[in-house]
Amino acid sequence: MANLVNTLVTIGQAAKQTGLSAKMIRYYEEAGLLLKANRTDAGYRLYNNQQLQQLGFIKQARALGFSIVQISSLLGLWRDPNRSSREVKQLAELHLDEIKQKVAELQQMQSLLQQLADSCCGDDQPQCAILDGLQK
Amino acid sequence: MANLVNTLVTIGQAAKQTGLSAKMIRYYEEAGLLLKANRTDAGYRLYNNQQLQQLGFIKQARALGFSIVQISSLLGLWRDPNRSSREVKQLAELHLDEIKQKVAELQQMQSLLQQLADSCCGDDQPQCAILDGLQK
DNA sequence: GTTGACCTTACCCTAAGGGCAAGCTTTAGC
DNA sequence: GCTAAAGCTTGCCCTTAGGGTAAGGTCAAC
Repeated sequence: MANLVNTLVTIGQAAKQTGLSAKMIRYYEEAGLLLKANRTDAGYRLYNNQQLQQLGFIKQARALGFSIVQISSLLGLWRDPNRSSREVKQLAELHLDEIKQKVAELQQMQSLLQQLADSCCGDDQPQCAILDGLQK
Repeated sequence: MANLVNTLVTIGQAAKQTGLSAKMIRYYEEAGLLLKANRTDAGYRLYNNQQLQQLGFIKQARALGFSIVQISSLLGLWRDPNRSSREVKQLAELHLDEIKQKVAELQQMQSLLQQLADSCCGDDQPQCAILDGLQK
């Protein structure tokens, strides 16, 4: 028999199960990614399986570098049965371009800095090609 | 004849000459990278050639991705006649490692996201490999 | 003398949470 | 039943490197 009971867990359990922190989960709620969680009489947040799944989705999307705003859009499409995969792919490719640009910027920095470092003796003398390079 | 006059410029001129913004220059002063600038009687900041050179140094270092704290150390070494280029090179290589790690992280993201995007049809159908991939 | 450009400080805003404090609730042990 | 520990709540301040704006003082040109 499948487990038909929709188990409810507190935020600490949800954090453990998703690998997020409780703080992140509250933050995502406040940021509007999740609907307001149901509460116990004492005010404790409770999460069901579906909500845990959404948290997992958010975690994966964050791991791919999507911003909270972008994830909000992704979740909207995720929940929308009338979505087209074209819309999703567009979002993904926009983000992909952002990533590629950041990589290019960092590689440019890396290249310049490596050049400077390579031309610095790294000895006891004060003369330093890195400082000279920064001074130009 | 060399120009022996130590020309003084206001923050707007300094910004124009260095390519920084006035806001950045004030921020660097407040962050302790620069000594407090001299002021006119009216309270306007004044910069001499040496200070403009320091601002240029900061700009170059920022362009290479050094943080304000790191630049503070670099400036300390720059001003220290007893420095060893070894110290400078150490700082540079630490930063280089940070950059390399960020590049690696971004490339990992890029690779995963590219895979997902490639496997998404991007058509009118709701079925979407990207969303499926995020759901796991 | 007045207008426009320039300068000042001060305050709020960004992204994505981390850390801490004060206080309530639940659970476990005795 | 009592108590201590662990878990939960909200609220506040902190992070980076400045951007934006407001209210007000200053300087130069006309």
